Amino acid sequence: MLDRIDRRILGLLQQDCSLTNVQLAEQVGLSPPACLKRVRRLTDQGYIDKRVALLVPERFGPSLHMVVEVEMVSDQRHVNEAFANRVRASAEVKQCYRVTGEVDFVLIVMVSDMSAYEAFCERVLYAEPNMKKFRTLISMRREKFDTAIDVDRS
Amino acid sequence: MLDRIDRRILGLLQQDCSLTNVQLAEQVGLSPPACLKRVRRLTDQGYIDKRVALLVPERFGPSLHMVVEVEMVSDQRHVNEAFANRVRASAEVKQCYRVTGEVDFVLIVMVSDMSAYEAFCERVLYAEPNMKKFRTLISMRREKFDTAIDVDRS
DNA sequence: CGTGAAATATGTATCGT
DNA sequence: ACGATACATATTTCACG
Repeated sequence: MLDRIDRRILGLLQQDCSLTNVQLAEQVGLSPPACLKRVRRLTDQGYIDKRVALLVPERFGPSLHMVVEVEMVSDQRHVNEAFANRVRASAEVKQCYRVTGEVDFVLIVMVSDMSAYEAFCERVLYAEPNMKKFRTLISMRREKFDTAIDVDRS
Repeated sequence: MLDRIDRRILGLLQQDCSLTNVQLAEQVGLSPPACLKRVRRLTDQGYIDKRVALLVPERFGPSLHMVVEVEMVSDQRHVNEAFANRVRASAEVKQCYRVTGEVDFVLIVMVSDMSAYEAFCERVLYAEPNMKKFRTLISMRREKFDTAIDVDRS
Protein backbone atom coordinates (compact mmCIF):
# COMPACT_ATOMS: atom_id res chain seq x y z
CA MET A 1 0.00 0.00 0.00
CA LEU A 2 2.35 2.71 1.26
CA ASP A 3 6.07 2.14 1.12
CA ARG A 4 8.83 3.86 3.01
CA ILE A 5 9.16 6.63 0.45
CA ASP A 6 5.42 7.40 0.50
CA ARG A 7 5.52 7.71 4.28
CA ARG A 8 8.56 9.90 4.09
CA ILE A 9 6.82 12.17 1.59
CA LEU A 10 3.71 12.40 3.77
CA GLY A 11 5.80 13.02 6.86
CA LEU A 12 7.63 15.86 5.18
CA LEU A 13 4.53 17.43 3.66
CA GLN A 14 2.60 17.49 6.90
CA GLN A 15 5.57 19.25 8.46
CA ASP A 16 5.98 21.74 5.63
CA CYS A 17 4.19 21.67 2.30
CA SER A 18 5.85 24.82 1.02
CA LEU A 19 8.67 22.58 -0.17
CA THR A 20 8.89 22.58 -3.95
CA ASN A 21 8.59 19.26 -5.66
CA VAL A 22 12.25 19.52 -6.60
CA GLN A 23 13.25 19.91 -2.94
CA LEU A 24 10.94 17.13 -1.87
CA ALA A 25 12.33 14.82 -4.55
CA GLU A 26 15.83 15.60 -3.37
CA GLN A 27 14.95 14.80 0.27
CA VAL A 28 13.44 11.42 -0.54
CA GLY A 29 16.01 10.51 -3.18
CA LEU A 30 13.84 10.43 -6.28
CA SER A 31 13.77 12.38 -9.51
CA PRO A 32 11.24 15.23 -9.51
CA PRO A 33 8.83 13.50 -11.93
CA ALA A 34 8.85 10.27 -9.93
CA CYS A 35 8.22 12.24 -6.76
CA LEU A 36 5.44 14.24 -8.37
CA LYS A 37 3.71 11.07 -9.48
CA ARG A 38 3.72 9.77 -5.92
CA VAL A 39 2.36 13.00 -4.48
CA ARG A 40 -0.36 13.05 -7.11
CA ARG A 41 -1.22 9.43 -6.33
CA LEU A 42 -1.32 10.09 -2.57
CA THR A 43 -3.66 12.99 -3.17
CA ASP A 44 -5.91 11.07 -5.58
CA GLN A 45 -6.11 8.08 -3.25
CA GLY A 46 -7.28 10.31 -0.45
CA TYR A 47 -4.32 10.26 1.89
CA ILE A 48 -3.92 14.01 1.68
CA ASP A 49 -7.00 16.02 2.56
CA LYS A 50 -5.73 19.49 1.77
CA ARG A 51 -2.88 21.91 2.17
CA VAL A 52 -3.41 24.89 4.39
CA ALA A 53 -1.55 27.84 5.82
CA LEU A 54 -1.56 27.87 9.63
CA LEU A 55 -1.76 31.41 10.94
CA VAL A 56 -0.45 32.76 14.24
CA PRO A 57 -3.55 33.58 16.33
CA GLU A 58 -1.72 36.09 18.56
CA ARG A 59 -1.11 38.32 15.53
CA PHE A 60 -4.83 38.80 15.08
CA GLY A 61 -5.64 40.18 18.49
CA PRO A 62 -6.53 38.48 21.76
CA SER A 63 -8.33 35.18 21.62
CA LEU A 64 -9.63 32.56 23.98
CA HIS A 65 -10.00 28.85 23.48
CA MET A 66 -12.95 27.25 25.18
CA VAL A 67 -13.18 23.55 25.82
CA VAL A 68 -16.90 22.88 25.99
CA GLU A 69 -18.38 19.60 27.21
CA VAL A 70 -21.94 19.19 26.06
CA GLU A 71 -24.42 16.74 27.49
CA MET A 72 -27.56 16.01 25.52
CA VAL A 73 -31.01 15.09 26.80
CA SER A 74 -31.34 12.04 24.59
CA ASP A 75 -28.82 10.04 22.61
CA GLN A 76 -31.24 9.60 19.69
CA ARG A 77 -29.00 9.63 16.71
CA HIS A 78 -30.97 11.87 14.33
CA VAL A 79 -31.46 14.50 17.03
CA ASN A 80 -27.77 14.70 17.79
CA GLU A 81 -26.97 14.69 14.10
CA ALA A 82 -28.86 17.97 13.87
CA PHE A 83 -26.71 19.41 16.64
CA ALA A 84 -23.55 18.15 14.95
CA ASN A 85 -24.62 19.96 11.80
CA ARG A 86 -25.24 23.22 13.63
CA VAL A 87 -21.86 22.93 15.22
CA ARG A 88 -20.19 22.25 11.88
CA ALA A 89 -21.80 25.38 10.46
CA SER A 90 -20.67 27.49 13.40
CA ALA A 91 -17.52 29.47 12.66
CA GLU A 92 -16.43 29.74 16.30
CA VAL A 93 -16.28 25.96 16.67
CA LYS A 94 -12.90 24.81 15.43
CA GLN A 95 -13.22 21.19 16.51
CA CYS A 96 -15.96 18.84 17.58
CA TYR A 97 -15.46 15.38 19.09
CA ARG A 98 -18.28 12.97 19.76
CA VAL A 99 -17.41 11.16 22.97
CA THR A 100 -18.77 8.27 24.99
CA GLY A 101 -19.96 8.47 28.59
CA GLU A 102 -21.89 11.20 30.38
CA VAL A 103 -20.68 13.88 28.04
CA ASP A 104 -21.76 13.59 24.40
CA PHE A 105 -19.77 16.26 22.58
CA VAL A 106 -16.55 18.11 23.27
CA LEU A 107 -16.09 21.34 21.35
CA ILE A 108 -13.02 23.49 20.94
CA VAL A 109 -14.37 26.99 20.47
CA MET A 110 -12.24 29.98 19.56
CA VAL A 111 -13.49 33.48 20.35
CA SER A 112 -12.01 36.93 20.73
CA ASP A 113 -13.57 37.58 24.14
CA MET A 114 -16.21 36.54 26.63
CA SER A 115 -19.02 38.43 25.00
CA ALA A 116 -18.37 36.62 21.73
CA TYR A 117 -18.52 33.38 23.67
CA GLU A 118 -21.81 34.33 25.30
CA ALA A 119 -23.23 35.14 21.89
CA PHE A 120 -22.12 31.73 20.66
CA CYS A 121 -23.73 29.97 23.64
CA GLU A 122 -27.03 31.71 23.00
CA ARG A 123 -26.99 31.08 19.28
CA VAL A 124 -25.84 27.48 19.28
CA LEU A 125 -26.08 25.84 22.69
CA TYR A 126 -29.17 27.32 24.34
CA ALA A 127 -30.96 27.28 21.00
CA GLU A 128 -30.62 23.51 20.83
CA PRO A 129 -33.70 21.85 22.39
CA ASN A 130 -31.88 18.56 22.96
CA MET A 131 -29.04 20.21 24.87
CA LYS A 132 -29.22 19.30 28.56
CA LYS A 133 -26.20 21.08 30.00
CA PHE A 134 -22.67 22.11 29.23
CA ARG A 135 -19.48 22.92 31.06
CA THR A 136 -16.87 25.39 29.84
CA LEU A 137 -13.15 25.22 30.50
CA ILE A 138 -11.51 28.51 29.64
CA SER A 139 -8.04 28.55 28.13
CA MET A 140 -5.94 31.61 27.67
CA ARG A 141 -3.02 29.58 26.47
CA ARG A 142 -2.65 26.93 23.83
CA GLU A 143 0.57 25.11 24.71
CA LYS A 144 0.66 22.84 21.72
CA PHE A 145 -1.07 22.55 18.38
CA ASP A 146 0.24 19.88 16.07
CA THR A 147 -1.71 18.82 12.99
CA ALA A 148 0.65 16.00 12.02
CA ILE A 149 -0.42 12.41 12.51
CA ASP A 150 1.69 9.28 12.92
CA VAL A 151 2.17 8.04 9.41
CA ASP A 152 4.25 4.98 10.27
CA ARG A 153 1.50 2.76 11.49
CA SER A 154 -0.67 1.42 8.65
CA MET B 1 -1.64 47.06 9.51
CA LEU B 2 -3.60 44.56 7.42
CA ASP B 3 -5.80 45.82 4.64
CA ARG B 4 -8.69 44.09 2.93
CA ILE B 5 -6.44 42.40 0.40
CA ASP B 6 -4.09 41.03 3.07
CA ARG B 7 -7.03 39.52 4.90
CA ARG B 8 -8.37 38.07 1.70
CA ILE B 9 -4.99 36.49 0.97
CA LEU B 10 -4.78 35.01 4.46
CA GLY B 11 -8.34 33.76 4.26
CA LEU B 12 -7.66 32.00 0.99
CA LEU B 13 -4.33 30.51 2.06
CA GLN B 14 -5.67 29.04 5.27
CA GLN B 15 -8.38 27.38 3.19
CA ASP B 16 -6.01 26.11 0.53
CA CYS B 17 -2.36 27.00 0.16
CA SER B 18 -1.85 24.80 -2.88
CA LEU B 19 -3.05 27.75 -4.95
CA THR B 20 -0.27 29.04 -7.15
CA ASN B 21 0.71 32.63 -6.67
CA VAL B 22 -0.76 33.36 -10.09
CA GLN B 23 -4.14 31.98 -9.05
CA LEU B 24 -4.01 33.79 -5.73
CA ALA B 25 -3.15 37.06 -7.45
CA GLU B 26 -6.07 36.58 -9.80
CA GLN B 27 -8.50 35.94 -6.91
CA VAL B 28 -7.48 39.06 -5.03
CA GLY B 29 -7.14 41.23 -8.13
CA LEU B 30 -3.42 41.91 -8.06
CA SER B 31 -0.53 41.17 -10.38
CA PRO B 32 1.49 38.09 -9.39
CA PRO B 33 4.52 40.07 -8.21
CA ALA B 34 2.43 42.41 -6.06
CA CYS B 35 0.66 39.42 -4.56
CA LEU B 36 3.91 37.58 -3.92
CA LYS B 37 5.34 40.58 -2.11
CA ARG B 38 2.35 40.64 0.22
CA VAL B 39 2.56 36.92 0.94
CA ARG B 40 6.25 37.29 1.70
CA ARG B 41 5.57 40.27 3.94
CA LEU B 42 2.82 38.38 5.79
CA THR B 43 5.18 35.48 6.32
CA ASP B 44 8.10 37.66 7.41
CA GLN B 45 5.92 39.64 9.82
CA GLY B 46 4.82 36.43 11.48
CA TYR B 47 1.18 36.23 10.42
CA ILE B 48 1.74 32.90 8.73
CA ASP B 49 3.27 30.21 10.92
CA LYS B 50 3.70 27.49 8.32
CA ARG B 51 2.08 25.61 5.50
CA VAL B 52 1.18 22.01 6.07
CA ALA B 53 -0.56 19.10 4.39
CA LEU B 54 -3.51 17.82 6.42
CA LEU B 55 -3.79 14.06 6.07
CA VAL B 56 -6.91 11.91 6.33
CA PRO B 57 -6.53 9.93 9.60
CA GLU B 58 -8.93 7.16 8.51
CA ARG B 59 -6.57 6.22 5.70
CA PHE B 60 -3.87 5.30 8.20
CA GLY B 61 -5.82 2.75 10.16
CA PRO B 62 -8.13 3.10 13.15
CA SER B 63 -7.51 5.92 15.58
CA LEU B 64 -9.03 7.31 18.73
CA HIS B 65 -9.06 10.85 20.00
CA MET B 66 -8.88 11.25 23.75
CA VAL B 67 -9.86 14.44 25.49
CA VAL B 68 -7.87 14.36 28.72
CA GLU B 69 -8.51 16.73 31.59
CA VAL B 70 -5.54 16.88 33.91
CA GLU B 71 -5.59 18.24 37.44
CA MET B 72 -2.28 19.05 39.08
CA VAL B 73 -1.37 18.91 42.76
CA SER B 74 0.02 22.40 42.88
CA ASP B 75 -0.31 25.36 40.53
CA GLN B 76 3.35 26.32 41.02
CA ARG B 77 4.32 27.67 37.67
CA HIS B 78 7.74 26.10 37.23
CA VAL B 79 6.42 22.66 38.15
CA ASN B 80 3.64 22.84 35.59
CA GLU B 81 6.04 24.21 33.03
CA ALA B 82 7.92 20.93 33.29
CA PHE B 83 4.72 19.03 32.58
CA ALA B 84 3.92 21.30 29.64
CA ASN B 85 7.33 20.51 28.22
CA ARG B 86 6.84 16.77 28.56
CA VAL B 87 3.53 17.07 26.86
CA ARG B 88 5.01 19.11 24.03
CA ALA B 89 7.61 16.41 23.50
CA SER B 90 5.00 13.66 23.46
CA ALA B 91 4.01 12.63 19.94
CA GLU B 92 0.56 11.34 20.93
CA VAL B 93 -0.47 14.74 22.28
CA LYS B 94 -1.71 16.80 19.37
CA GLN B 95 -2.98 19.73 21.39
CA CYS B 96 -2.58 21.09 24.89
CA TYR B 97 -4.64 23.86 26.47
CA ARG B 98 -3.89 25.38 29.85
CA VAL B 99 -7.22 26.13 31.45
CA THR B 100 -8.51 27.91 34.56
CA GLY B 101 -10.57 26.29 37.31
CA GLU B 102 -10.33 22.83 38.84
CA VAL B 103 -8.76 21.35 35.75
CA ASP B 104 -5.31 22.64 34.79
CA PHE B 105 -4.64 21.13 31.36
CA VAL B 106 -6.79 19.75 28.59
CA LEU B 107 -5.00 17.48 26.14
CA ILE B 108 -6.16 16.14 22.82
CA VAL B 109 -4.37 12.83 22.45
CA MET B 110 -4.44 10.74 19.29
CA VAL B 111 -3.70 7.02 19.51
CA SER B 112 -4.32 3.95 17.39
CA ASP B 113 -5.92 1.94 20.20
CA MET B 114 -6.47 1.60 23.92
CA SER B 115 -3.16 -0.08 24.62
CA ALA B 116 -1.31 2.79 22.99
CA TYR B 117 -3.29 5.12 25.23
CA GLU B 118 -2.43 3.14 28.34
CA ALA B 119 1.24 3.30 27.36
CA PHE B 120 0.92 7.05 27.00
CA CYS B 121 -0.72 7.40 30.42
CA GLU B 122 2.06 5.46 32.07
CA ARG B 123 4.83 7.28 30.28
CA VAL B 124 3.51 10.83 30.59
CA LEU B 125 0.71 11.15 33.14
CA TYR B 126 1.54 8.71 35.92
CA ALA B 127 5.22 9.56 35.57
CA GLU B 128 4.50 13.16 36.48
CA PRO B 129 4.85 13.66 40.25
CA ASN B 130 2.76 16.82 40.26
CA MET B 131 -0.18 15.13 38.51
CA LYS B 132 -3.09 14.70 40.90
CA LYS B 133 -5.72 13.07 38.70
CA PHE B 134 -7.06 13.01 35.18
CA ARG B 135 -10.29 12.19 33.39
CA THR B 136 -10.47 10.74 29.88
CA LEU B 137 -13.25 11.33 27.39
CA ILE B 138 -13.01 8.84 24.55
CA SER B 139 -13.91 9.91 21.03
CA MET B 140 -14.30 7.57 18.12
CA ARG B 141 -15.46 10.35 15.88
CA ARG B 142 -14.09 13.77 15.10
CA GLU B 143 -17.02 15.69 13.68
CA LYS B 144 -15.13 18.83 12.78
CA PHE B 145 -11.55 19.92 12.47
CA ASP B 146 -10.98 23.39 11.12
CA THR B 147 -7.58 25.04 11.37
CA ALA B 148 -8.74 28.39 9.97
CA ILE B 149 -9.08 31.36 12.28
CA ASP B 150 -11.21 34.48 11.90
CA VAL B 151 -8.98 36.90 10.09
CA ASP B 152 -11.42 39.82 9.95
CA ARG B 153 -11.09 40.99 13.51
CA SER B 154 -7.83 42.85 14.17
C1' DC C 1 1.66 48.37 -8.23
C1' DG C 2 2.29 46.76 -13.11
C1' DT C 3 5.08 45.09 -17.14
C1' DG C 4 8.29 42.19 -19.22
C1' DA C 5 12.23 39.07 -19.02
C1' DA C 6 15.21 35.65 -16.74
C1' DA C 7 15.51 31.82 -13.53
C1' DT C 8 12.96 27.79 -11.57
C1' DA C 9 9.61 24.64 -11.15
C1' DT C 10 5.96 21.69 -12.86
C1' DG C 11 4.30 18.45 -15.92
C1' DT C 12 4.57 15.21 -20.16
C1' DA C 13 6.52 11.87 -23.14
C1' DT C 14 9.59 8.43 -23.81
C1' DC C 15 12.87 5.08 -22.74
C1' DG C 16 15.12 1.75 -19.78
C1' DT C 17 15.21 -1.53 -15.86
C1' DA D 1 5.23 -1.22 -12.44
C1' DC D 2 8.45 2.33 -11.37
C1' DG D 3 12.07 5.49 -12.07
C1' DA D 4 15.28 8.56 -14.99
C1' DT D 5 16.22 11.69 -18.69
C1' DA D 6 14.94 15.23 -21.82
C1' DC D 7 11.89 18.45 -23.27
C1' DA D 8 7.72 21.66 -23.17
C1' DT D 9 4.83 24.52 -20.43
C1' DA D 10 3.89 27.29 -16.43
C1' DT D 11 5.22 29.79 -12.44
C1' DT D 12 8.16 32.45 -9.59
C1' DT D 13 10.99 36.23 -9.07
C1' DC D 14 13.79 40.23 -10.25
C1' DA D 15 14.70 44.81 -12.46
C1' DC D 16 12.62 48.78 -14.02
C1' DG D 17 9.10 52.31 -14.86
